[in-house]
Amino acid sequence: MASTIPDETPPRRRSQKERREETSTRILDSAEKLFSEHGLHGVTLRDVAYEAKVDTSLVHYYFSNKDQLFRSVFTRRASEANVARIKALDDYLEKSGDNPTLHGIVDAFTTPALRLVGSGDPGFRNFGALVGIVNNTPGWGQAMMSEFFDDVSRRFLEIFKQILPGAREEDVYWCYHFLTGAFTFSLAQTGRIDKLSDGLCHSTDMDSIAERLPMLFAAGMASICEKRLASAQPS
Amino acid sequence: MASTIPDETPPRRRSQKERREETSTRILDSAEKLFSEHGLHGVTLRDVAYEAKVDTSLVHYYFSNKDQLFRSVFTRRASEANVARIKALDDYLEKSGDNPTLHGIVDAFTTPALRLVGSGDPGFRNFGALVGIVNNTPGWGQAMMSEFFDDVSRRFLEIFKQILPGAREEDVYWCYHFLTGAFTFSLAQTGRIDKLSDGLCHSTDMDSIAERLPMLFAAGMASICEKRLASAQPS
DNA sequence: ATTATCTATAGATCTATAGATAATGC
DNA sequence: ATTATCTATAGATCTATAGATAATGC
Repeated sequence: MASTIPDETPPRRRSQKERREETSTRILDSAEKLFSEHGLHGVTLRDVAYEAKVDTSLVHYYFSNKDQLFRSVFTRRASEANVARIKALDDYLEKSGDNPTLHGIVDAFTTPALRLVGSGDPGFRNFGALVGIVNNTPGWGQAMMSEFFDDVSRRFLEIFKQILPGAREEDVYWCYHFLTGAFTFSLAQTGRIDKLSDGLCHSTDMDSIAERLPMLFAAGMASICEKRLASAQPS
Repeated sequence: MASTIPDETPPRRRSQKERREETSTRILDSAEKLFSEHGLHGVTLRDVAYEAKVDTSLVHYYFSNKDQLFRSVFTRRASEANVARIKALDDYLEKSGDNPTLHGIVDAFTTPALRLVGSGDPGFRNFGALVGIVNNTPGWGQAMMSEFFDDVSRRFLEIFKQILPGAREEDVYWCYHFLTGAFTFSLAQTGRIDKLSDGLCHSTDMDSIAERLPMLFAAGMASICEKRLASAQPS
């Protein structure tokens, strides 16, 4: 059939810029997949090169070394996720005016990332798993969490404090601590709940998570912070 | 001084059984520490041998290979923790009689392990971090979580279902999912909350966690399961 | 003339084992 | 006679780089 087409487009080779972009993206995607399955040290550059169908030397050519590669993988998605989260927060604050709720803030905190991870894009799906690993890794993991998420975290923490006036600061921080634990574990999509529920729930089902997580934490955080508040009143 | 003591005890060498016990324990402790810091693949048997001050071949002599070593490390503490958790649950159920509360069950689920990790024993402290890593690792991590914690998990899940009659099963499973996320992240003691709170909170402070986690989840789980209950009533 | 990709390889690990040695056990 | 420990090393990676090659860019 193709041979009957008269003015066949020449098999124009892609420009260098395009090839650079395409190859480095393929390496990043492969690394993202493997890192999310086995962690930083569970993956060799040979694994990445093989998965990306390039030679190991090309991985060095584009990303210098393994640490840089990991950082590049992480940066790509973290930046996009942060933009979405800040936007969700700003939108919600504007929409809610004088009456922002705890539920609304927790929702702005969690839902944008959950939606990205659950969107069907395998890149973001893998990135979610990666966040679960990094957030539970001391040392370099924590350094990376700080570098990429401290700004957003502090922004949300300030809002939580404002919305819970009179609550003890420690209580707000601890609530945030639990929230991030449940949140990043949800992003990790480990499959554990699938097994325990005999297939009733799926850890990749971000809609179910987005629906329940804010509800649970809105009630739970209010309970902790208000109980403290109440016990402080009598004095 | 020592030379003045008349009947000096001879420098009796430890028996083979004692030396075996002592050396293998030192290897386990060293491995536990390093695995908790860098994960399974971030540690080499040479690292372990160096930390334990033995030759690499001794690690093989006692534990065959790296996987077996990791399993041995994990088993030692997991068994003890499980016993403590089941005992806490049984004790609570007996004590509470007809009126077990959500708070009481969540407390039995979390507090025993939190106490062990916070007890000051560096072995359990490291083990906590290890659980954080393993629970956020797919593949072999999940296999290990299943093997060591499925029995306890199912036991608690049944109680949660009983104590929340009429709640939708999915809601109970999702609550459990969030609970384990917050719980294992707390065990991991990553130091993130220390930084975000400028030193006000410490992620190694298991007492503060044990005090708040059950309260938050008791209120949060009730909120989700009862809201569902309420919306199901009209029909 | 520059850039993307490939070839070849150095040098540093890492796991694992075979076999020797020096104690303890009986 | 058995067991804990040490010596030595094989064989398999793994990271990283130097230098060649074959395209594109101008």
